[in-house]
Amino acid sequence: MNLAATILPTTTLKSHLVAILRDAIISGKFKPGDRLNETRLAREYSVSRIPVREALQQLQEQGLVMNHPRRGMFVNTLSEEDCQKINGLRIILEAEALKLCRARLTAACEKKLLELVKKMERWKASSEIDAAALDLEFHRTIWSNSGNEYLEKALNSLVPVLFAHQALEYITHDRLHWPLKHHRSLLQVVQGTSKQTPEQAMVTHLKLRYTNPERFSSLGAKA
Amino acid sequence: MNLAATILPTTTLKSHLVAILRDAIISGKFKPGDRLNETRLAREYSVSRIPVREALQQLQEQGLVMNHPRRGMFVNTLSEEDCQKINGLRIILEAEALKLCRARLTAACEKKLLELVKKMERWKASSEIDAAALDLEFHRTIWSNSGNEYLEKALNSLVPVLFAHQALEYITHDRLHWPLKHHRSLLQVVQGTSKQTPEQAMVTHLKLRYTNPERFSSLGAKA
DNA sequence: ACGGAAGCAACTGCATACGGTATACTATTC
DNA sequence: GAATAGTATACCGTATGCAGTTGCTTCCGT
Repeated sequence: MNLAATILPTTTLKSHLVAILRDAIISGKFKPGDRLNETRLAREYSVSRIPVREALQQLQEQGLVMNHPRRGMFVNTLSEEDCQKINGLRIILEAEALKLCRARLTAACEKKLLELVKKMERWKASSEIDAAALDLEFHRTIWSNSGNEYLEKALNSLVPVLFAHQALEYITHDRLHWPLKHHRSLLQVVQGTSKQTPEQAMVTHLKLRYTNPERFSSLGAKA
Repeated sequence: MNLAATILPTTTLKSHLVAILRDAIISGKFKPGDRLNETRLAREYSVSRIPVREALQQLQEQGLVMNHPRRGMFVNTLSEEDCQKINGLRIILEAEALKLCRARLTAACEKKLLELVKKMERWKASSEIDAAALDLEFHRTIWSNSGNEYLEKALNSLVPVLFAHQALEYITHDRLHWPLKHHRSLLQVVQGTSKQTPEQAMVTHLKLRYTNPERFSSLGAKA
């Protein structure tokens, strides 16, 4: 794949590599623990090591890869506790996003969310990877309609790594199916037609896949 | 300043440059809007452009500098609205940190916070820069004792830029003094002896310097 | 056969070099 | 005199090259 020939001259190779590598990790093409060899990636995309290197460093800031100094970059491996801690934060941040989105809901936003919900409810479990992408898109739509780009950024550097981790899990244990069909309740929160508080809705939502997602948040028992 | 000669061989030039440049920005040595010339910085620290470049990119991820593609890096300039949006997030994240810190408070942590509070209350407004550093250290202590490193990281990539912005403001209008003497109420929240909720305490705390800090959060009027 | 040390291969971190783009300046024309 | 086109310069983005470190393999000693 020759990248240099395809991109527009005004954009940088690095930014394209960030997008490409990011998707590769989230979709499970690179699995947690995998080593990301700079030279090999540079050859693969027909660029030099510098843009690859810088792209990997950007992904490191986003929590998708880890750097062992002078050893190399590895796709981040999350412990059970890491997932819990991320989810603890995710509850309060996504709850905030839900509230803000609800407060400034536009017709266009509601329409898009509804379409995504319907698409998910119709889903015939063919590819878990695409299911993850669809799921993430739904959540991202809410974040970006919160009107607070710093909140959006915080969630974007926190949550995707969870999807990367999970996509793999659902691929290896191919009996399981990605629980797509429970997003309507979040839509109802945004629409203001839900009886649950945004926090409750998020806890419920995360409980579909995690046990005690609120354990490391102030909603948990310890607080 | 020759950096290569001073650092340990096991650490990287980049990581040191991140720390150096970060402090320079927060302390106001580089002012918002300033251009950060890679070549000049490289000469100044007797290194090549690559580690300087990579350090700047890391600071970009942390929100301290902005990149204009093919133009260069500039110290981030925050609009009034940006400050508001950051503070909106900061309220809920720091409130969460306060709750978690309260739930797992150790004697060592309480001791350190108390010392910082006393130090701040004794402060004879000599240097606003050091005042900012002291203020930030107090907050960071709370974050790091929340027990959730992802929360800590989120706050660390969100809040310092506010201090950078403010330090300058207090230097230029040198009549004003950094409001250091109001941190005891936050300590009381951590100790569980406050009548305020953590959210209320944070709003009160931020109101010392900002008008309507809760405007862009779900605590504001719109939500 | 097993443990340890020395040598080797590979890869990252950093330095230098080059090409292209954006901005600034100058000259020319209206 | 002002505005625009052309030129020049400086700086970023990227390529290539080198050196130090890390981890592994192999060989020797026990």
